[in-house]
Amino acid sequence: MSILENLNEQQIAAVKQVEGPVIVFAGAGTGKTKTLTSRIAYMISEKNINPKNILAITFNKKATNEMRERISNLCGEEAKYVTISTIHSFCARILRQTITKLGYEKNFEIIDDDDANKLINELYKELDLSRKYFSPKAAYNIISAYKNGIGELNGVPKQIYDHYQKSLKENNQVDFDDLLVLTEEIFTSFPDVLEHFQNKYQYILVDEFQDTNIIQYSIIKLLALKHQNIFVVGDDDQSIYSFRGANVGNMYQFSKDFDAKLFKLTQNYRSTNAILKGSNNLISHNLKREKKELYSENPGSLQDIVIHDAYYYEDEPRFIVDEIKKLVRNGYDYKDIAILYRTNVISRNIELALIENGIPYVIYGGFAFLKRKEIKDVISYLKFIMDSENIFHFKRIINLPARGIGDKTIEKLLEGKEAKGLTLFEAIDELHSSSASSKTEALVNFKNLIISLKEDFDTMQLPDFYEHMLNVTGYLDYIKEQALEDEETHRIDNIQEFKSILVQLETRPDLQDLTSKEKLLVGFDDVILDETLGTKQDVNGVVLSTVHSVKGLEFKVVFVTALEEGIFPSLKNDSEIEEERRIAYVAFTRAKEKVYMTCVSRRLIYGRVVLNQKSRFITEYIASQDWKEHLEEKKEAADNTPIKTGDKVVHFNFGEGIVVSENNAIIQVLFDKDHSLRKILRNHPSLRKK
DNA sequence: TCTCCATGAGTTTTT
DNA sequence: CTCATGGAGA
Repeated sequence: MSILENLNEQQIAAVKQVEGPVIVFAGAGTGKTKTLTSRIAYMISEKNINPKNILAITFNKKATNEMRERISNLCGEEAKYVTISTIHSFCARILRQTITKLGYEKNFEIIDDDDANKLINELYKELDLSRKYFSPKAAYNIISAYKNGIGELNGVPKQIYDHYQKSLKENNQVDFDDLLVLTEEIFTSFPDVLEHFQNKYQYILVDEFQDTNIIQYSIIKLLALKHQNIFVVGDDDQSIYSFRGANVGNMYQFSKDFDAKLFKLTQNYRSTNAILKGSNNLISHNLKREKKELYSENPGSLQDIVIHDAYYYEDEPRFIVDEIKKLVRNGYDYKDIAILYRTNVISRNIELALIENGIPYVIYGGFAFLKRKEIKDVISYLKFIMDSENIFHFKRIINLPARGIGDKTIEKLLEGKEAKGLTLFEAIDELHSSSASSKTEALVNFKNLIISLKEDFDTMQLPDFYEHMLNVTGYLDYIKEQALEDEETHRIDNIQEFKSILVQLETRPDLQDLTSKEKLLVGFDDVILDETLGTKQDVNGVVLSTVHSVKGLEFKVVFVTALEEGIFPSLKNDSEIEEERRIAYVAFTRAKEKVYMTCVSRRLIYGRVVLNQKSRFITEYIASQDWKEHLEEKKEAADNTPIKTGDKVVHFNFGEGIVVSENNAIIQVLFDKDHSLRKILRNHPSLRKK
């Protein structure tokens, strides 16, 4: 029974409950994913359940990859027959088989939210709508929320929605939200289809259940209805995605919808008790939660919780850099350390300080590979070559590189095409013969270029064709030129990186018998729904990240920065403060050994220095008495040391201020009252530490 | 059609 | 401060 060997009693109980509905409330670091993967392995190895009947839903692609690896470590080969997927990928797969029932074509295209926004922008122009009350982006957000089961559609968003859906359907496109909406529609409108999938996926497991939204839960519920073998794991204290519809309520609703057995995992294997105690203190301020106190067998020490409450914004990065240097001297790797923040703007000063001090770092999250302009461009080229009636991609690439064809020319071309019912290429010829100009000439040249590329596409292997295409379209030269101007050579790297995706597609064993076109169509589904692509792994650097992006990860040392009212928590009403507190909870519980909290009372943000109060989360974290004593002790000890940069001081004449630099006996002090910067002797009698 | 300035807005993010 | 957007003018 090696599968159960390394599990505790709570975990084993959850693993063994294979039949029927089960919900597990699993606190941070309690082995949630371990329990889930062990359970799948147990089902296959011990209960002889066919892996093809098992469906595991994960939060994102990264979790998918990790889960598959962990299951195959436990039970080998069989792991690859388990369906492990994000809900979106899963729905995409269902729709590839069934979407014709809803009047879309089988080879529908999935568009991302940039493309969706672009389309809505065009609709605004077409409908001559004002952007004042609803910007196109705001309208898209409302539409997206609506599709995910939140809010109503009225007025402008409703009007846009109708046109938007019509346009998508006409172009045989679906957006990310449609993947869910249409799948639910299939399941509710076609009971026989639903039953087919219910029988296929008799055992369903959902990870990170606290971050599912209404429609996702609805789809999962429909699937599980017949066999009732549904296992969901989550932590209501770690629900941090409500801004995009995640509904913690699903966790409470689940027990009502299903007659579920409830398990709790509370033994934490990640952090020391010192860290957990503060985290428990903090999260206990949330009223809406399932109560659970995490504990650990590793006591840890209060010395491993450090609060750095500084006066001036420059002090925060300086402190962090100093501490990192100390940590590394004491044997920590850079990659053991994470610097977390509530919003991305906070990272800038810290990043600069790291660069200045030669500390290697990796920024998490950031801009997804596939959202990068150059990647979207080459995808559009490929898609347009495969389908030259696709106006959407035509518009994207026609003037990249500049061919002197602008909006007006395209408008005229498309008008002619519509009026006479021509294909795009026929319309180009028609326009050229009726009113020849340099622009129509360029259009004809472009048409001929694409026609010849279509022939090459059928005869060449994907990676070779890709190179060829980049050359003859002039796109590579265009990017190289841009890279030279803006010193953004990574664009060239990205384009090369995309080639490796094509190499993978070309060599994937399950796709060997397909044509290039079929390979690409399969590939695009995988690729477009996978944000992990193009990210470099295994760099030994300090991790810089928002709290959201480190969900599920752990680090030996964690710096939680900018813990200031207005930033973390960002200004919120009472109900939203609970989510902010959960975000803080997630941040603190990432740490295994050491937690640093930093805040400053004068922060530079958007080029302006603002006054910030210390975050309530610090106060809540250190709520217990021994804590406060520990911190006061530290303060006294610090006061006897000589005045140095970053210290708060009080001057007899000038009042309070902060030391911003030092040079032997002379220090420079920035004074609070009149914002003056003065040079003063370090041991001048009228100066003392605050 | 492109380029240059003024203006304004400014969480969190995956699919 | 920094980025995106829109309008004016070349």
